[in-house]
Amino acid sequence: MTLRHADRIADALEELIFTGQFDDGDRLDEISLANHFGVSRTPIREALQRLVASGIAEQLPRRGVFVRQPGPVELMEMFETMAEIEAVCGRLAARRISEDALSDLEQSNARCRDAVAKGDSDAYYRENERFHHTIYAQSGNSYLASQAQRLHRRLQPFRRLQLRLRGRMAQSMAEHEDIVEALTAGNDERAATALRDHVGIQGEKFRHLMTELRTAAQ
Amino acid sequence: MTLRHADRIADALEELIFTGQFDDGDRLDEISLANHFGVSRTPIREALQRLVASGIAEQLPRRGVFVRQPGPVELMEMFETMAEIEAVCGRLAARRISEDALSDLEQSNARCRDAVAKGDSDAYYRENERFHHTIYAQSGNSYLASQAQRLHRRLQPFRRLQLRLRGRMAQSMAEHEDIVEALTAGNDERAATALRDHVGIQGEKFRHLMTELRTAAQ
DNA sequence: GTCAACATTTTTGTATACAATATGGATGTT
DNA sequence: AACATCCATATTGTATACAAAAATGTTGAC
Repeated sequence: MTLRHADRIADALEELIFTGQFDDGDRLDEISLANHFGVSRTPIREALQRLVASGIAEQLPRRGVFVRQPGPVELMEMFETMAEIEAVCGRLAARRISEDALSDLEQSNARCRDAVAKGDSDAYYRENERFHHTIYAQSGNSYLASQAQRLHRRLQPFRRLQLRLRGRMAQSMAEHEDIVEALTAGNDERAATALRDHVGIQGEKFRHLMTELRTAAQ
Repeated sequence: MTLRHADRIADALEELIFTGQFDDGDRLDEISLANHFGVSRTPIREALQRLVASGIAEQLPRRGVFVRQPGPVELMEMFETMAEIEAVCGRLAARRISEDALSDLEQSNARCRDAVAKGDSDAYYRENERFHHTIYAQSGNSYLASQAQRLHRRLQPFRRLQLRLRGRMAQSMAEHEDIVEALTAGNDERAATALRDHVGIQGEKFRHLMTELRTAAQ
């Protein structure tokens, strides 16, 4: 039970930024934040450093720290990168995955299917996380897995959004089954392609949502 | 001209750790470092935070910050990840690379050839950096490129080591030419494979060096 | 001699004080 | 009125002071 204020505050700020409480370019004022969290500037500054290190905010020397929400272009780049990294995980996992992990994946998929039937997008989301996390781990490369996890987490809020699109859950479901088939067969190229496409489609759907939002705003 | 002590110190510490001035598990004592750099603990702490964020050091709450040199296993994982990420960059670059960048690559290779002839490993190293950096950039995905650059930088000291192996520069040279050919032909799978193997061999050579060192030590 | 409980000392984490720099506005000039 | 200059203010960056927790050393019992 670590009672470090800096860590707690960093998590809280990250959450606030991810949930859109701050816009791109907003300055993260140390004094207001210190008052808000009831601490001094010191732990606030440490928390801000962490945000800067993880790319969520930007620091201009002697000017302050500003939130840096990714724009459409960077988001698409991040989705593309995620697709390629997942493909890599899949390629490696196809050759290294354990029997236990394979049945874990099948179990996750079964639970996903239930969630689709019930229209329970939260449950679907939870099992989906588990599914992907298992594949990362089964790449047999814990460094790669940690990087994948990191980007996955960064894209989490956006990934989640596109799941709300009509029919997307069922489609995603089918893609998952393709992936498991390829992994079971030990077909590395097919696993890579299936995962790349799966995440690539997520990016496409997300882009669609964004352009829709933009035209709606006009 | 940023005069932030914290930034300068973080860079200095990173350099010290990369050049092996600290062993794995060494505690980075705030007070000694403060005396060493002639500043107070505050900028030291900020610098340490940055090291922790980039994975060079580890923080145990209320215990301190400890340097974390990657062991053999993690190093091989990082090389494998680098190989796969470079492969991805190559695959994307094969479809997106500009004529200008292609001639840049050829020029880098020509300079590399000169360096090999002269046995100038520093010059070779410099042009090699340029070569890979160009490919990252030509992936057309600046997020991916920045991640590739980041890992490349992390592996830099180890990459450099294996270049000293007999005949390695000439071999690496030939691999570079394969890569340029594939990119010129726009053959994405071949470019990916060539880059994956190129970096994969670096990992192999490095592993060889390590086991040699270990047996020599016994 | 070993081990446990307590006191002392270090060290981390946080608060506050101070220094240095950037920002915004008032003032004066053209 | 537009613009430059200078000053007051606000904010960041650093130093120091204090609080809390861990590491260490000492003492005493068995």
